[in-house]
Parts: sequence; structure tokens; C-alpha cells
Amino acid sequence: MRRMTARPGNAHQARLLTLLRDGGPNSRAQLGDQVDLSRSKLAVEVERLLETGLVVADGLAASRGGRRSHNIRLAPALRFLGVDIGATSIDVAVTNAELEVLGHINQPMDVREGPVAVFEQVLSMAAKLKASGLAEGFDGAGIGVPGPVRFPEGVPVAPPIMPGWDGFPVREALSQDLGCPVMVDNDVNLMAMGEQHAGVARSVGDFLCVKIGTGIGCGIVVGGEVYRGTTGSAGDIGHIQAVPDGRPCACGNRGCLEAHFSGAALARDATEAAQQGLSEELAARLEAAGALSAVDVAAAAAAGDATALDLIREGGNRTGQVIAGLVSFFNPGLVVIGGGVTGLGHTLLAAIRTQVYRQSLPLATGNLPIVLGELGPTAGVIGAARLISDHLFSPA
Amino acid sequence: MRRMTARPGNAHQARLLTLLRDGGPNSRAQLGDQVDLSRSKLAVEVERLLETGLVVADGLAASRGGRRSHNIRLAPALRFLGVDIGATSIDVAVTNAELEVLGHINQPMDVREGPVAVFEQVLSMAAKLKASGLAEGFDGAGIGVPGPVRFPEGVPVAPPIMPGWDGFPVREALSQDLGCPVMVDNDVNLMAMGEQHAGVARSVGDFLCVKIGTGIGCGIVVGGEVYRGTTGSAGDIGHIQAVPDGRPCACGNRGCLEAHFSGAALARDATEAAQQGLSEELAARLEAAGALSAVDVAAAAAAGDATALDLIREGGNRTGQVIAGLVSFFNPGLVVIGGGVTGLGHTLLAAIRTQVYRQSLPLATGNLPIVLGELGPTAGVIGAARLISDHLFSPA
DNA sequence: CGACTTCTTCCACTCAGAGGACAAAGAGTG
DNA sequence: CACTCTTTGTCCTCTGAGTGGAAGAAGTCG
Repeated sequence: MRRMTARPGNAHQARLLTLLRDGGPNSRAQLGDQVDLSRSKLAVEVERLLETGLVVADGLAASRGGRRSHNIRLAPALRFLGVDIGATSIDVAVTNAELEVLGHINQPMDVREGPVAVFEQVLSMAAKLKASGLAEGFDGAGIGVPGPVRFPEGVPVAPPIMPGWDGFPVREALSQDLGCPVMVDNDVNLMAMGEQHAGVARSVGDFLCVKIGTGIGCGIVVGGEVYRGTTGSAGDIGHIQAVPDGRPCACGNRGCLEAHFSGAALARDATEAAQQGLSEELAARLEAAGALSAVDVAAAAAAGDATALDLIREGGNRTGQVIAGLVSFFNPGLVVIGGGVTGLGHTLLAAIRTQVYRQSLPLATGNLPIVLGELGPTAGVIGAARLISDHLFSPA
Repeated sequence: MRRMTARPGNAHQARLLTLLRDGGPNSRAQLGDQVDLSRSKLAVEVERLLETGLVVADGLAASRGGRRSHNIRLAPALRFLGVDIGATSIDVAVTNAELEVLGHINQPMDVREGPVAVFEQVLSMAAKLKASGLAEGFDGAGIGVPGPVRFPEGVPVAPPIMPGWDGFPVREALSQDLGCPVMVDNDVNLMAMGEQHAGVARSVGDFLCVKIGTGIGCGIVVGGEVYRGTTGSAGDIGHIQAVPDGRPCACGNRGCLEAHFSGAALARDATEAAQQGLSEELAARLEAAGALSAVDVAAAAAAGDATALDLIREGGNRTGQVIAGLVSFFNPGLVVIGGGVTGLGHTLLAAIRTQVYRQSLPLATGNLPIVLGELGPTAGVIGAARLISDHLFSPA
């Protein structure tokens, strides 16, 4: 089939597309209730959208007490590709125009293998999804990378954990290979957009989304929009000092949050504890697997291992201290905790909450929910799909 | 004279008013270059503004090579009142519609005397300005208070250093007394707006404005707009933990930045040092005045007193640490340091810069100026005038 | 003085959008 | 089933915002 070529011709059409995306199939009448346009105007714009093929008729709606309305919906053949490149694995998903995930695959891979190898992998994963009959082609793709991005150009800048990616024209290259429009953003920002679109952050205007994975980052949403900072490095909280004169960090400083708590730090601490004989549980796992990861710590904690729980609590305290500072500064309406370590679950959450509620002022914490992300690994890919759909559903 | 009653009738007129406010008198042709409207449309809107009296003719402009243009400007009789209520003093100023300060008076007063006493004082200061012939009345007033504000209603909420102000209807009360529209905001936000309008932050979209006075606060500007947070307490960085298990703070926690460095903390430290005989300079000043303030420390430092310099450096380090965290998080394009302690000047600035440049990542600090505010005590009142003019120059 | 620019006004024309009238299609009622 | 009432969709007219061209007014420059 011919892929999506049209774009909304004006702001009204763009608004209608987003309503259909976020609210699913809808009747003209219901749309009219939401957009504050005259019926005639609405009819004209819907007609134009139908002509472009972005929107199709979808049967009759139930009666609301009078004549039944004809439903319309976004073209069911539209497909978006959501790609979430993590430090150690890649998530790729296909969604329809309503951003529902139709297929999702995950594959371990180290970003440090460089952009060429990574994108080869991404393309083969995308091909696999296509081959399974979920899509005949892609109308757009959103890509998340684990480092700062110059957003308008879609190019990673000075990514500490991604040597070889600096300045690589991700957007352009992938747009070529996939043959569709592409947008690139920091993975944390995409997670925030995902939780905003389909997760816990619906209907919250200003919130923070802290992602604890191999590193630690924070998505910042202001007035419903992701804030990226002057150079695209906003939310880079992994290198905030959490412990004065603490551990040396890869960045050259000491005591960075990331050096004391993150997937990588946790694995290292656990290994050390196991070798020192502090925990039989962890030692057994180390023996079995040859190396420990955050997942092992989570499992050990779930099994009641005191050392593992201590590690998590300790890390949660550190993280909570930093978040407390951010809460005082930013006064968000919600804090979402997500990322690979969500498996650490409520032990971690409790530690973070304790610190934040203790250290920040009541006015800021009074009505501040601190919750785990709802979408897990799909947050990133949904956010990626959302990113490209926001782009494509805005006037050209 | 009759005060300003009209408001711009549409977004075009609002835009023209702001252009005239920020750019001074201007010809129709020059305005046309900036607004992307057809000449005819522009002429119509200007005509309407002239009818309302908000704008008046102002002679002929210089020729740009052809027929000379007729200048127009904002009504010269328009007057805004800018009020900046600090913890220990009150600033009141009158500005014209271009937000130029025509008169400015300052009077010491403790906010803790409560809103009634303070506003009595404010009104008498405003009356004094009026009596000196600078204004026949006020078309609007902006008020800054040293604590969080529920912005839409213009009401202070839970202000720690302002007992008796919680919930006081500042906006409504002053609007009654002054007989003109009033807007209320946190003093730090107003300082940020002032520096943005007429100071160092012109043409910067995203920046932080750290005010170190009796307390410490931070104005946050995102995309040219002040960000106030969910409950109006954004930027309240005085109670971020700067020293683990540090000094007890009035808020109930330990180690808050404000407890270790602020006008109040500095005065206390200096007094202590003087009493312990660590500094002859400070001891002499204590003897002479009976008490020490931040100003004394600044003077002693200027005179080369080692103890005073140490105090400033120490405080700068602490503040710099906190700011470094904020820079990593927020990735601003500029950091402005202002407030009462600007007298501490470059010693303080150097200490802050050192910390920030050392602790934050290069991508965030690479092109990040950290500078002292340019406007000193007028930043607040200019920001206040800007606040109300933004309000009045927007469509009703 | 004449040629060329720039500024301003006037006017005809286009077009988005509102809103009313009316027809179509359903629900509810006796 | 006949009737009324409601909701939906379409058509048509009207208004007002805005554009762009033409022409006059008021300059500059050689």
C-alpha cells in the first residue's frame, strides 16, 4: 500500500487527528462537542481528512436519542514504529495510529557497538515485525537513545555512555533506511511521553519521570510538553552529587548519584557483597550466572535477602535525596519512577518516598504522588510512537 | 485624568502593544516589519488602538529613504506601580508604559509586621510618588512578596517567613485600595522577569535567576515564561539539603542551603566570628553597630578581611553545589545571581562558578554564562511592572 | 527638476467560519 | 402504527477578517 503522505492542512485538522488518536473512533457529533467549531466547519474539515485518506468512515455510532451518527476513525492501516535503544537492549514495537502496541520485541544489545551495528539490528527487528504481518510499511518512526540529543536535527550530542554516536545523523540515516519520517529524542523523554499518553501521568501537566536503568535520567514535562533544555541535556540528573567526596564516577567527579545507585552500580555492589560473603543468596546467584545484574538483586530482595534489601534501600535513599531537591525546585504535580529497576518495586519506592516527604517542604509534597510507572518496557516505545505522531499530526 | 480602561481587543493589538512597550515609539512601517500583517490590516488595528487612547501619535519618524512615517507610542500618561516586598524592606516604583522607572523609593520594613501594616506602608509610599508629580494615578500594579503565591488568585500560601500572610487576599485588597488591576507573584519570579525585560537575560529563553537575600530562591523561566510549579512553590531552593546532617533549619530539617548561606546565616556567622575574635574588622563593625548584617560582611571583604572572604567563599561553594545540581537538571542557557548579597560580588560569583563548572557536565556548562544581575534593586519593581503590563496588554 | 523610494490610504476581492433552515434518521409514547 | 421530539447531517446565505493592488502623498538623490 501507499504509505501516509498527507499531513493535516491546518490546526483544526491537526486537532481532530489528535482527538481521534487519543479517543479512538468517534462520531462527528462527539468531535463537535470537543472542538468548538460550527457543525458546517467541522463537516468541511472532516471531509478533507477523509479525502486525504488519513481518516476513514467506520460504521454507525449508537444513537444518543436521535438520528445515529456515522463514526470516523484514523486509517486502520497506519503504522508507527517505536524504537527504544537502551544501554544494553533494544525495544522495537509497531503501533496503529491510536498508538496501541500491536507487536513488541526486545533484544539485548550493547549501544557501545556503535550506531551502524545497532541500526542494523533495529532494521532487522523492524523487518521481523513487518514479516509477521503486523505492518506493510511504516508511516513514521520515533527513536529513543540513551543520551542527550540535539532535538531539531535528531542528532546525539556528547553522549557519555555511547561512544561513537556523537554527531551521528540518526534521524537522517534512519529516515533513509525506513523510508518514512523519523524523530529522535532522549529515551527518558520518551518514557515520560509514554506515561503521559497511556500511563500514570495522563491529565498531569507538570511532572517528572525518573528512569533508573543502567544510568539515571529524568524526563521533565512542563505544561504537557517535554522540556529539553538549552542544549538537550535537561534531566541529566545522574551526575548530580549525591555523596560529598563519594565514589569516583566515570564523568571524572566524585559522588555522582549514578556512581552510587543505578543498574550498573547496583550490580557492582551486589557482586562485591557476594564475594565478601555477606549474602548467601547473592553468592549463589553469582556462582550460577557468573555475573550479577540488577535483576538478581531484585530477585534476592524478593526472596527476603537482607543484603539485597539494604542495597536497594540505600540506593533509594540517595535517589530520594536528589529527587527531594528536584521536587523543591520544580514543584511537580507527580513523580513517576521507572526504568529497568522497577523490579525493585516497592522497597525502592518506599525509600524514595520517605526521603522526599521528609526533605521537601509540605507545600511541594502536600499533594504529590510518587508512583511507579505503569507501562514498564512499553513506555519508551509508546512514547516514541507518540513523538512521531505528534510530529505528523501537526500542520506541515 | 481617566485611567486606562481599555484592553486590546484581539491578539494583534496585544502584540502591537508589547512591541511598543519593548521597543519604544515606532512607526507603522517598522511595526509592519515585525508583525507579519498586511499594511491595510495593520492600519486598521493601529487606528483602533488610537481610538481607545492606549496609543497616541508621536510626530514624524526619520525617513528611511522615502516618505517619512508617523510615529506612534504608548500613551505617555500611563503609569504602572511596581512593588517589591522583601523580608526586611519594601521597594516601590512608578514606571511609564514602556516600563522605564520614573521614581523609586525604598523603605526598611519587616514583613512579619503583617499584611495590614505592610500595605499601609506601601500605600503611603505610592502616595508619596504620586505627590511628587510622577503620576496622577495608576493603571495597574504588580506586587512581589517573599514567598509562594497561588498565582491565579494572587494569594500567598504557607509562606514560611511571612506569618500572618497565609491566605491574605493581597490581590483583591490592593486592587480595592489602589483602584486599579493588580497582579501578585513571588519576588524571585519578578526579579527574573525584570532581568529578562531590561537586564542580562534579554533574548534568553530558558534561564534561572537565583536570588540570595534574607532567604534563597530561584526564578525559573521556560520558553520566555515564568514557571511557577503546581502549587506555586517552584524555585524554592532554600531548603534543598546542601550539607548532610548540617545545621538545623527553621523548616525542621538539617543542612538546608538557607541555613548555611543566606543574608541571615551570613550575619549570624559573622557575628560569631567577631565574638570569637577571628576578625578584627568584623569585631570593630559589631562594636560600632551593635549587630552585623550581610552588608558588613561585604564591606569587610572589600577591605580584605580574610574571615569575611572565607565566609563568602564557603557560602558560594555551598550555593554553587546546589546550583550545579539545578544546572544538570534544567540545562539553562543562563544563570543570573542577584538579591541583597550581590554586594558580595565577584568573590561570591567566582566561588559559585567554580563549583558549577566543576560539578556539572560539559554539555550543560559548555556555553553557560553565570553572571550577576544587572538591575540590582530595580529588577524586582521592573519585573512587577512587567507582570501587570503583560496582563493588561493581553486580550480581555 | 525628474526619477526613484517609501509610506499611507482606499477599494475590490477572497475566504474562513458562523448560523439558520431543512431534510434524514432515530427514540419514545399513546 | 401514527405522532412528536431529538439528534445528526447537509445546504445555503451572510458576515467580517484579511489580502493585495492601485494610486496618491511625501520624501531622497543625482
